[in-house]
Amino acid sequence: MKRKSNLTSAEQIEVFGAPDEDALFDMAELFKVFADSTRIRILYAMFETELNVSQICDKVEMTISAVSHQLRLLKQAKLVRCRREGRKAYYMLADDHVKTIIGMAKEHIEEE
Amino acid sequence: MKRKSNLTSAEQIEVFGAPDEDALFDMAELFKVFADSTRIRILYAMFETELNVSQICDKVEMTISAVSHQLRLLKQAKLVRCRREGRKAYYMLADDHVKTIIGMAKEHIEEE
DNA sequence: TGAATAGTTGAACAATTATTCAACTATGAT
DNA sequence: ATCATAGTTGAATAATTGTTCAACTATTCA
Repeated sequence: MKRKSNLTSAEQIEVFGAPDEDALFDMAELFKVFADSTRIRILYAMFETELNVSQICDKVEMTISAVSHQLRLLKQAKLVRCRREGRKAYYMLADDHVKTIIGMAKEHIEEE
Repeated sequence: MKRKSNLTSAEQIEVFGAPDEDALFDMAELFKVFADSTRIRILYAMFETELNVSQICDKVEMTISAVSHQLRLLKQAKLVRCRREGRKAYYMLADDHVKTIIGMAKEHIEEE
């Protein structure tokens, strides 16, 4: 895996507003999360309302295990949050960034 | 490579505004282009002004070949355009989507 | 024409990643 | 305690991808 830079903060000089290596790395990591159509489908499934894992599986037609693996990535990226209720785990979008970022992409691909 | 769906357009029924498989695939493809910190660096290099390939190489400290490969991907995704002048090829951002999409990501990672 | 500069392209290799499978934890009901 | 439900996790495999290298095209200059 490409690593974050190990420069000291003094060496991470910002020129012309270009982000430092760590920020570039984090941005790329965030985009990687969106860079898979099954994950985007999982996110869309939660657009209207929170869902538990089984409900998500039904919506996106994937195994529980596969969905659970992907939800972990989405949670790590802080794109979804999780609420436990008995044995069920309800997932929901963490904030509006998801919708905005996906919206931007949709706009770009729709322009011819 | 995961393929676009081969359903007929009649079968691609949109429910609840969720995009069809082809649109999801295209969005994921677009995000893949952003999902690499060297490509984001290349895009940032062009934020202020167009640059030829050698100038980009100097800015991002990569070989001509590596940069050229990445520029092809960026061009395919319609994120950059290319203008030839003699033996030099000047690359520039295709439109404002690049800045907007990167801006969204920057916002998300900066929020703790 | 030949040499130099600027960039592109295909093949190969290493690294990353998505899904499957099996084993596991946690909660609730009997 | 036992069983079923709900979900998580680690290992393994197959597929994808970023960089390098070498060979190539295209343009300019002498």
